Amino acid sequence: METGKLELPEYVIQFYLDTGIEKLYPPQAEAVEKGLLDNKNLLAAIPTASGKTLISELAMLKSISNGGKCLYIVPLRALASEKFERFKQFSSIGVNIGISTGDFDSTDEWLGSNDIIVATSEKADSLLRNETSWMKDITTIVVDEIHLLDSADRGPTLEITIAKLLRLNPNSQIIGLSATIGNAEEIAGWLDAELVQSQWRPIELYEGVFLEDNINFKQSQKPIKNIVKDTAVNLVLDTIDENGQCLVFESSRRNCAGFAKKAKSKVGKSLDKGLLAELNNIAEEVLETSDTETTKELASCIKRGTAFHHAGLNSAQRKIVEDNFRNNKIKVISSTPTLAAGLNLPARRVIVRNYKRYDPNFGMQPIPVLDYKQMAGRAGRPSLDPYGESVLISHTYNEFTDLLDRYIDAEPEDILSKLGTENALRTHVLSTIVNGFATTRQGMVDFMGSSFFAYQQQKWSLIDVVDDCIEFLQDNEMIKDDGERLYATRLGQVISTLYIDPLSGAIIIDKLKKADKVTDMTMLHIICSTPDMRQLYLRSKEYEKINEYVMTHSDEFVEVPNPFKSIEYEWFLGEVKTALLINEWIDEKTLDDITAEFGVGEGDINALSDISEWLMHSAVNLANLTDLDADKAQELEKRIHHGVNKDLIQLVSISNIGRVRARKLYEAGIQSVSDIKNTKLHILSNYLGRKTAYKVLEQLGVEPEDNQQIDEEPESIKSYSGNDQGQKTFNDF
DNA sequence: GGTTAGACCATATAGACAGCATGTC
DNA sequence: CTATATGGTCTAACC
Repeated sequence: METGKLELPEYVIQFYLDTGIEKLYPPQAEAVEKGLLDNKNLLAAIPTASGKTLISELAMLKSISNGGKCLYIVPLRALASEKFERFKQFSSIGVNIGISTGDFDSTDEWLGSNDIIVATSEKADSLLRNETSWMKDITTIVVDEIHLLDSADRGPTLEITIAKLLRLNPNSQIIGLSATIGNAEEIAGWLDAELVQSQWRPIELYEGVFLEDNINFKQSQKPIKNIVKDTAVNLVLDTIDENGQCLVFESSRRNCAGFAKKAKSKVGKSLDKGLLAELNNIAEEVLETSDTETTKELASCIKRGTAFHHAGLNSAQRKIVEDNFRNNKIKVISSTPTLAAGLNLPARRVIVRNYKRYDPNFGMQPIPVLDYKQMAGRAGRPSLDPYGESVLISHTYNEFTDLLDRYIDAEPEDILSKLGTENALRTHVLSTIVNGFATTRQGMVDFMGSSFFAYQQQKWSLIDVVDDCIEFLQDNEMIKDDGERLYATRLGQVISTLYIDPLSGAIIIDKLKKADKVTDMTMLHIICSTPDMRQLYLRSKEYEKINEYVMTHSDEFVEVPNPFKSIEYEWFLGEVKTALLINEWIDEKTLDDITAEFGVGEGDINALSDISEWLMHSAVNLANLTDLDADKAQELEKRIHHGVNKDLIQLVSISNIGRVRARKLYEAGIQSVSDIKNTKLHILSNYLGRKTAYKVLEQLGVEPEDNQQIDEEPESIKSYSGNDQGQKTFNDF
């Protein structure tokens, strides 16, 4: 099917012709034939890189040409940025794009002036909870990676958000984009959508299993030189020999770093001097991102052309690794599943070095077929590689045949809704009442009846769970029943818009009421004991230390469970460990020290401080609402945001002054905003550097009364503009 | 005497969304 | 209630 013949406005057609798209890929053509441009709902369950984004683009641009507005829902912030960048190219044909994620936002209402809004599923849910007016003007909804309905964590939010959007915009077109899955018909049925299902890829993918010096593909064998003991290293060297790059998937962070280190010397030897020199520069760049042990390891790997990638890295490091893999300088990335989903980072060869993953309940378990296919699908860069290869590694003949059966010849699993538990449903039952999607128990049952869960499984099994949720919300005075209808209390409304689990809200209020002496640790532990907090794993060695802390600080905890109830107590110690980490963060311990002491990465510290700040903010609101003392929480919210002690709160409120600079100034006796105003530029420069000092004084409205000339014109302070892309980077040094 | 391969044992286990109001070294 | 790859430490065999 030719682009020129599509039923689209001339300027849209011209846009695609100009970017070299003259013909549609077969799945795209099928989508058009099935009514993509006639406002028909559609589910495309097709492989990675087979042109899913374009399918959604055609529908969105068609819709916009008729005066419509589109919402594009993604599962990851990184993916939101990626799509936002892509869609921004439509500005040349007069289409405006907005992005909305938790860390990157403009005001909700302003967002509505755009034609396409890219948002994460939670953010879309949050926009609905805030009753953002333009949400009812949506004409096309795109749900990317809709197979995430299967996720116990986030699937329920996705299906409720879809259900609400469809309720609000009954005539809108919905387009689901999915990986290939077992029950695509079923999801299409739920969405009342036409189904496009295909295995077609623009670049051939060969899936093989390695055994005894050969990759065994369906049709052929490929011998691999046996150079070192680790077969994955041999596979990597072979790929580099053929001028390709490798993505190696591992099951743990330690293994990621381990493999990159193992492979680096041989890989380095096969690279030419020019490249090695460039890699040296990249390694230097990495060393500037921080000075943790992990950073040094990463830099030493990159020097030799390998790298590792996982969520323990900070975002600057991740970006360096991703960018330099894309530009073909780094030859190998060994990664956890971070890189399997979403992000566009293909490689000639994918090696699944580890197909088992640890589950605390079931021991080592083989990963789902769907996960494997997602990894394998990363192989082959369209128009750059002649083909893509994925390789599983087996050690025995039995394992070999098992892997063929289990993965190569297997169909991906069915997607199963996880909405049917109280934990999943609680928050959505509340928000549904708050926003008036349901005002009675029966209305709630009806609304939940439009979920994927109800479509797929027994509708009645949801009723009990809904009742449990309603009971919980009533007991905690988040909703009330006046005999005729259910309505939300002020508390319920606040909890819904804060976007915390009602259980978290209940825990915070309950513990705040019970606490008589509220210290930093009391507050920190309260938020760490909510289900919205991500707990740290307690290592065996740490048991004693944390236990000791609890014993000596027992009066700072609202309740300490009985140490003889070991499971409950160990869980409690995990909460305390998490609280201790945050405590060190706000005690200005260096990132280096915290990573070493707690065995976490910088990425984890960032994530934890982020969540804590959000929950502490929620605690402030909840305390105010229930006439409890919010001062401590208020102070801690600020401290967590900047990672500082109390005495620095004032200094750190100034732009360009963070925890490190503020401490330097404070030690030098410059301890408040007025102190800074009274400090001469050349003195301030000793602590902040000349450029920053200038910016700071300028910001405070002080004319730098210094006769020395500034070397260069100071940059104007960057301000956020709606089309600016950025990530929150307060720790990306 | 120094080196190295194999045996044994302890150990740790993926990722990431949300509020609010604008960012660090 | 469920497992296993990894890496450090030790030992024995080797040059």
